[in-house]
Parts: sequence; C-alpha cells; structure tokens
Amino acid sequence: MTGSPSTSTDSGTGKATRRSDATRTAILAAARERFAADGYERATIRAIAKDAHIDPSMVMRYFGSKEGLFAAAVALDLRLPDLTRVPRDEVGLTLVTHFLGLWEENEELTAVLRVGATNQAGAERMQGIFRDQLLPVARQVCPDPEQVPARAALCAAQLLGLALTRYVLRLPPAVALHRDELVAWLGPTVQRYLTAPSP
Amino acid sequence: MTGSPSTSTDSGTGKATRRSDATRTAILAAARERFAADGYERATIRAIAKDAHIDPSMVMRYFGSKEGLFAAAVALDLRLPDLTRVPRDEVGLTLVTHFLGLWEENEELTAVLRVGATNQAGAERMQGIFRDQLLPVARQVCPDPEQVPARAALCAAQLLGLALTRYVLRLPPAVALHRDELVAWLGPTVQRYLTAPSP
DNA sequence: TGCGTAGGCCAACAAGCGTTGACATTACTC
DNA sequence: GAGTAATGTCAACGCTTGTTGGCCTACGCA
Repeated sequence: MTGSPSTSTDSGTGKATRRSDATRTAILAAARERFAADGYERATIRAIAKDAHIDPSMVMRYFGSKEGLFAAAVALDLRLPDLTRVPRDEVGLTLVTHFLGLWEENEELTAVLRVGATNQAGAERMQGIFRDQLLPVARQVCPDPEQVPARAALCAAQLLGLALTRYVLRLPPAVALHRDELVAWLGPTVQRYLTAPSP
Repeated sequence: MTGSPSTSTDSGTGKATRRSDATRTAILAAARERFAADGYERATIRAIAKDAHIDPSMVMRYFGSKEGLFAAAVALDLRLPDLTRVPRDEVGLTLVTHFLGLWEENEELTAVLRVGATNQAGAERMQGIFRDQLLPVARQVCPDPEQVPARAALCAAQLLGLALTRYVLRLPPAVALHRDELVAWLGPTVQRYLTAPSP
C-alpha cells in the first residue's frame, strides 16, 4: 500500500514499466478471446490462465474475481464519429461502415454481445454502452429530441442484429455478404431510423 | 421395449395417456422457462427439476441428457404465413407482426436465442430454423432466386436484432416501443430487404 | 389377491468450477 | 551483498454440475 511500490521507471520516456504489465495484458487478451468464443460461463479462469501461460491464481491476484476480469477485459469504447461533421444524408452509411470495422478489428464486441445475452452484468454493460455512447450520437442528427431514444434503439436493433447473425450465430448467408453490400443495404435503413419523419 | 408397454388407453377418445405425460410436459415447460431466463449453462437440471417438482434423475430418464432435454424443449415451429396469399406490398408488415406475436406468446424463442448466443448446438439450431423455415418463405416473394439467401439473412438480422434488444438485453427504449410503432418502423425495412431492387 | 412394471426418490460418483493461502523465486533498492 | 517487495507456483478448499444405480411405491392387469 506504499505510494510508489516498485516501478522501475526507465528514465528517458518517463513511463513506468513493471514486469507484470506483460502478463496483465496477456491475461486480458486471453480473456477477451475466451469470452468472445465461449460466453461468460464456459470461459473458465483456468482456461484463460492456461492461454496466458500463468497460474489461475494470478488472475485472481490481478483482477480480484472473474467478474472483475470481465469488467477489465471489455472496456468498450465505440469511438463513434462526430456526426455533426458528416453530410446529413451520409450518417447511415458512416455508422454502418464504422460498426463493421469495429466488429472485425477485434473480438471485444463479440465478447460483450455473447456475455450480454446470458449474463445480467453483461446485459447491463450493453445498456450502458447504448446509453453513454450511441444515444449522444443519435442526438446529434435526430430532428425531434423526444424521439432520440426510440430511434437510437431501432439503430441498435439493426446493427446488433447484423452482428448477431454474422459474428455470433454465423448464418451462412450473413457471413457471405460483403462489407460494401452490407453498407449498401443497411445504410439507408439506419439513415431512415435516424432522420426520416416518423411513420 | 415391448410394443404396448403400459398405456392405459381411455376408451372413447382412443388416445393413449400415461401417467408420466403430465410430468413430461411439466419438465419441458420448466426447461423452456429456465433456458429462456438463464441460457444453457446456467439453466441447471437441478433447478429445472425443482421447478417441475420432481427429482433431477427423472429428467435424465426421460430425456437422456441435458442436450436431449434442450432439443426436446425447443422444437421451434415459426408457423410463418403463406406469403403468396398476402398482398405484395404488405409482406413486411405481415412478417413483423407475426414475429412480434411469436416472441410474446411464449418464451421458446427467447430460449433458443439465448442459448444460440453461447452454445454451438444452439447456434446450429438457429441455422436450421433459418434454412428450413425463413428461407422458403423468402423464396415466395423475392424477385431473383439467387438473392434469396442474402435477403432472408438481412430480414433475420433486423428481426433478431429487435428481439435481442427488446427481449434479451432489454434496452429500455426498445422495451418501451409499442407494437404498432415497431411494425410501422420495421415493416418497410423488411419489405425493402425482401422485394426492393438490390441497391 | 397377487404380481409385474412404470414412475419416482435418494444417495452418491467424478469432474470441474472459482477462490484461497502458504510457499518459492525473481528483481530491485540500499 | 543483504533485505524486501513484487511476481509466480502449488496444493487444496468448498461447492456445484451432469450423471448413475439402487431402492421404494403404487397403479393396472390377471
């Protein structure tokens, strides 16, 4: 509990590097992979530890519990673009393109979706992401502020549905579709949900 | 293994009723509920048995294993309408309405979606439902037969995404939307995915 | 009335889980 | 070079899981 425990600051960069940082990130990487592949219950601490080539007890020491590990493994930042700087009739295409990139750049989103489907904490995590990240962006383009939550939810349904069928359930035709086809199909849908007058 | 083991046929209806049929259906009902609420791993045989007021070993005797129980519990029939008898510009509304009814009439769909998100067998079950039930219906209305799988997959993405956000993740705005609002928003989307010229 | 058998319960099993604490080892400071 | 704290290993705990086999009970037919 000392202030500066034992960081070996390599003078020059000024960045403190501990030996444990390597294992820490190894554990997190293994955890993300396992959570994405197996969901919360079947992603065991023992398996994650084996993937990271360390002892299961280290996971506990670093992250306290399995829940703590999950929380640390998926600190999801969607990095959504600023829609005020996007031509108004291109927000749909922009969002779909961005989301497809997110899903394919790593497995974090697959992990949080798989876990969110069966685990209460995971579902709350997704609710938080929706509320803190998607809602504000929707507010930038929706005409009527009162309709923002509903319109954002419609977008979430469409985008998460794509992710579900393509990356989780792996329905063959959903996997086979090319990225530009998906953008061309879903872009107008998202555009309509966000900006069109309510039906 | 005898031909007619011990069925007490109540003469008149001609229907054979065993005493065990009651428990059998009780187990299946409890299983559906648990699978829908907890997913595959956390829905334990012990909990299901307790809900059905019988011993866990009875579940094994009746269904062989946990996988067998799941297979028996969700024998999913979407009862999709015959789209050839529906006005061509109303297939979207019809499908969305029908799906919403399915999701809210019992928990079978929630169960199969929750399980499909984390369990390989569950995912294959969903692939089978898509292939055997949704694809043929899409074939009835799609202009180009070659595009049927892709268009059906887009519909599945939209409809399953709605179910995911509304019944599994329970995003508050998705839960708050009324059925007729959902139909009005998603109907045109599904209609476009099925019948509009490809973008 | 007696008997076979289907229906049900109980106790236990092996395996796997998250988690814990004691012990060994490495690296860094003085 | 000694001492201390960080890093890692080992073995075990208590618990839950799916699954099994033996035993009891009560119905339905003769």
